[in-house]
Amino acid sequence: MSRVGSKSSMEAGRVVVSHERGFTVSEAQSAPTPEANDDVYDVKAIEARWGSYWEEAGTFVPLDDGSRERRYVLDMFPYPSGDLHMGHAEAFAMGDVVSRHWRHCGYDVMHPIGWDSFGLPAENAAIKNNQHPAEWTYKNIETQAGSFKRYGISADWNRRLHTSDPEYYRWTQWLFLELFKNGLAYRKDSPVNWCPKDQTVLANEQVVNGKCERCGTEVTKKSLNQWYFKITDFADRLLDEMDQLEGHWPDRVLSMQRNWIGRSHGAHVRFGIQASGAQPAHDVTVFTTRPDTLFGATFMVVAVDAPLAAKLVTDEQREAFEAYRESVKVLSDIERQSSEREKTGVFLGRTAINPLSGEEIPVWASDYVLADYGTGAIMAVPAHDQRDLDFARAMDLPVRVVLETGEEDPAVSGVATVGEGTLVNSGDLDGLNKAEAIAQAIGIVESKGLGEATTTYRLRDWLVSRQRFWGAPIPVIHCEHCGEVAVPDEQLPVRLPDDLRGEALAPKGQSPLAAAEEWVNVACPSCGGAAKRDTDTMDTFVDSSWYYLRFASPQSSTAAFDAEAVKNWLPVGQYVGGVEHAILHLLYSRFITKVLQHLGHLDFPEPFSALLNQGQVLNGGKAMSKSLGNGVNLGEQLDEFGVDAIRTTMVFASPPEDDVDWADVAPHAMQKFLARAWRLANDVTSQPGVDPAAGERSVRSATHKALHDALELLDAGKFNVVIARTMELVNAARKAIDGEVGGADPAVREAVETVAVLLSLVAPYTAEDMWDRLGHEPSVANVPWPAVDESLLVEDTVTAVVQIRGKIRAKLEVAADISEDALRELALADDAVKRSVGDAEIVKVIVRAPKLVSLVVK
RNA sequence: GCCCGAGUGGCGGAAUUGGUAGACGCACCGCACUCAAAAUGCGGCGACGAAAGUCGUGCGGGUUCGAGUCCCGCCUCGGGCACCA
Repeated sequence: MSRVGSKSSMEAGRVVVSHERGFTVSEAQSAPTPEANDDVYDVKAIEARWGSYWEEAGTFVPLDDGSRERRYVLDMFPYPSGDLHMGHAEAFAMGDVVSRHWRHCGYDVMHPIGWDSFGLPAENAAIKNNQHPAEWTYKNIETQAGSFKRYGISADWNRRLHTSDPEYYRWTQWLFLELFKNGLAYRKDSPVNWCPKDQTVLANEQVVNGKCERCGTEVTKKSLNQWYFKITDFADRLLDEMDQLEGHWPDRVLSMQRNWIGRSHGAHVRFGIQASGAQPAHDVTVFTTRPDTLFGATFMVVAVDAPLAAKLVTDEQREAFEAYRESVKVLSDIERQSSEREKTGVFLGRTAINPLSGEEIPVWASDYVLADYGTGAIMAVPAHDQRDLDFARAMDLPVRVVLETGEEDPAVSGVATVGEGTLVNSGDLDGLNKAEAIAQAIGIVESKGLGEATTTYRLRDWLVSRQRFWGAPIPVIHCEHCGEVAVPDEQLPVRLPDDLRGEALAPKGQSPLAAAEEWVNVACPSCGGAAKRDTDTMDTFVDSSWYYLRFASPQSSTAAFDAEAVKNWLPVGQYVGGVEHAILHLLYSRFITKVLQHLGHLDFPEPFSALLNQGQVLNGGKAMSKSLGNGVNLGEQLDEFGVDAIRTTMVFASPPEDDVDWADVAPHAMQKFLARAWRLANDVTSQPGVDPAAGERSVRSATHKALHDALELLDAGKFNVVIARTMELVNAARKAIDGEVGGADPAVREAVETVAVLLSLVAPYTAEDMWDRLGHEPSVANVPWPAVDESLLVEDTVTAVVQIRGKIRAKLEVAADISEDALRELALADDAVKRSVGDAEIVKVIVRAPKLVSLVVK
C-alpha cells in the first residue's frame, strides 16, 4: 500500500521519501492536496495543512459568554531566552493535555499565553551588543511565539501579554503602590544579599547555597536601604491555607513551602541585665521553643552583629568584642553557617538574671546566634541543645540537666539530650513531662509579666528592589520635604527611558537609571518642589506574581484586572510548571493573591487550585547543559520526527511529574504509532453519521473501554497510560479492519473516530487530519467527548482464577454473571484443582464471583 | 539532624477499594510479504527448569484465604530545610 503512495509522491517531485519508516517528509511549500499522498503519513504535509488553521478559525478562543462552565488552564509563562527548548516542549505538552481534555468535556476553556519578559539576560545582551534590552527581548518573543504555534498549543493568542510592555508594568506599579499605601511595602536599612557579579541585591529566596541563583557567584552582605514587601504578615495564612491545596498540589511543594516559612512556637522571656559600672541595667528578651528548660539556662548569648551586643558590652571587654566582631565580618555566609565549625565568642562583661531561678548567668556574644531571627539573643541551655553544649564546652561554661531522659549526662557525653523526659532541678516544674512543663513555664512567665507565648518564622520579608535597568521602575518619588511620595495614578506608568544603550546599562552598584538625569529629576507630586525618582526596579518575581490575574482581562486600560472577568475565570483550575518555582514564584503569587484579597480586590485566597509539576527532560541521566554537551535541540527534533511525535513522546514516556530521559525514549516509535493510527482513517469506508449500534460488538467494547478508562486516567493525571489505551484501541481497530469485520463496519468508524479524539490530546495535527479524512468538519478539538455506553463494558465471559493456599492453580472461563454457588462448584470440580488439593481437607471456600475462588486447606 | 517523595523485567513504565504482577511501548528474536532491503502485518520475550513446577515488585518481620498495595522495623536513591534557639 505505502509504496503506491510514496511512488506518486515522488512523481509529484516535491517529496523527499524516507522509506525506512513508512512515512515521508516532504519539502512542500504549500499544503499539498490530500490526493497526492493519500496513503502515506506525510508529517510535513499534515503540519503545513493545519498549521495556521486553528488560530485563523479561533478554535481556542473561549466563548466567555457564560453558556458553558468556565475553566482556566495555565502554563507557567516562559522567559524569552532564545528559542523554546525541550523543557518547554515537555511542560506545554502536559498543559495542553489538560486544556484539550477539558474542552472535549464541554467546558469553556481559557488557556492563555504570555511572556515574563523583564530580566537580567536581556540587559546583559544589550550591554554586549550595544542595544536596548527591548530589542533582544521582543525578537526572542517572536521566535518563541512562532515555535509555540508550530508546536500546536491550544492557546488563545488574543490574550497574549508581556510583562515588559508599559501596558502591563503600569499595573505592576499599581500593585506596588497598593502595598505601599497599605503599609505592606516599606524601606529599611539592613544587611542584604549582594551579588558582586550582577551588582544587585537578591531576595533570600534567590540565594542558593550561599550563591546567586542566576549566575552562581558567591553572595556577599551589604548594608543598604531597600524596599521590602511584608510577606511575614501573611506567614500564618500562607501556612494554614495550604490545607486547601492538600491533595491538589504535589506534596513536595507543600513541604518545601512549609519548611521555607518555618514557623516555630515558643515564648519570649525577658532577662534583666544588671548594671555594671557606667552601663545601666537593661532588659533583654530572648526567644525560645523550650521554655521548659528555663532552669537549665546557664548563660545567655547575643548575636555578635546585633546592635544589642555593642550596647551591652562593658568598657573592659569592648576591645576584645570589637576584635571578635571584625573577625566574624570577614567570614562568608557559607563559612559562618557551617555547623562543623568550632564555636567562637566573647564575654560581654555583664550578667543576666534568670527570671525563674533568680540565678545570675554570664552574657556572651557569638556568631552562632543570628541577629535577624527571633530577638537576636538566646538563653543557652547546654544540656538540651547541641549548639549551646558545643559553646559551653568551648568556653568552659556550666551544664545543668533539667530534663531527665535516662541518657548519659551531656556534660560527659558531649551530646545534648533533646527527647522526652521528666523535669528536675526546676523548682515548681519538677516532675512534669516536657509538654506539661512548656505549658506551665509559659503560664508562670506570663503571670509574672516576664514574657509571653509567641511564634517566630524563618521567612523574612521579601526584598523587591533591584539595582538593574530592565524591570518595572519603583513608582516612588523621594522628596526632601515630603519623604516617599507615591507616583500619582494618572502619571503611571513610570516608563523606562528608551535611549539607554550598551555600556550605559552596565552595572555600577546602583541602578543605571540613576545616571539618566532627565528621568530622575522630577517635581514632587505633593509639594511641587525638586525631587528624585526611585532609581531601582522591581524584582521580576513581582511581575510574575500577578500575571495570572491579568489574563482574565489582558487589554483592560482601566484596571490591573477586571473584577467581573476575574470572578468568572479565577482561580486557575490547573497550573502547570516546573518544581524549580516551588518556593519563589508560587509563594510570591500566593502572597500577592492574599494581599489583594485582604485589600478587597479579590474574593479568593489561593490563586492556583491545582498544580502539576512536570518532570525535567534529561539526556543520559543528566540535565541538558552546554558544559556537558548533552543538549538536544527541540527544533531539530521537530524537523526530524514532527511535532506530534515529539509531543506524544513527551507524554507517553512517563507520568507527567517524572523526568524524561531523552536517551531512553523513542520518538521514531511514536511516529510509527501515529502513522499507524492515521492510516486507520483511510481504511474506514462507511459514511460519517452511520449508526455504530449496528456494528461489531467486540470492536465497540474495545472503543468504549478505551473511552471509559481514558476519562478516569485523565482525571487521575495518568496521561502516559491514556496513550497506552489509545495504542490498544489502534491495535484493535487494525485487527478489525484487516480481519473479518472489515473497514465498512460502523463499529470500525466509531473506533477510529474515537482514536482521533483521544489522539487530539497529544497529536493535534494527526488527529485533525484524521478527522478530516473521516469526513468531518474541523476541529476535532471541539468534538464532545463521546458518551460511554456502560452496557458495552460488560463482557460475556471472564477468566476466573482458583487460588489454593494463595497460589493460582487453575483458570476457568465462566459467564460474567455466574452465581457464587455455580462458580464454587465449577472450581471444586476442576481436575487441576482436585489434583492440587489432593488429600488435604478443604476448610473454607471464599468466592468472589465471577473473578476468583480461594480455597483454604489443611 | 528534621521534613517530603520514590524503589516493579535488559530499558521507560502498567496494575479502582488488598483479588490473574509486568498492560502499553523500546530493545531483542522469529514468521509472512519481497529478487532483496526498507516499510507493513503477525507472533515470542521476568528468572531457574526438559517438563511438571519453583521463585519473583529494595531488605527483614507481621496481618490476611490472598499483599507491589495494609502495619512494624530497616536499607538505598532523589528533593527540601538546617548554628532558625
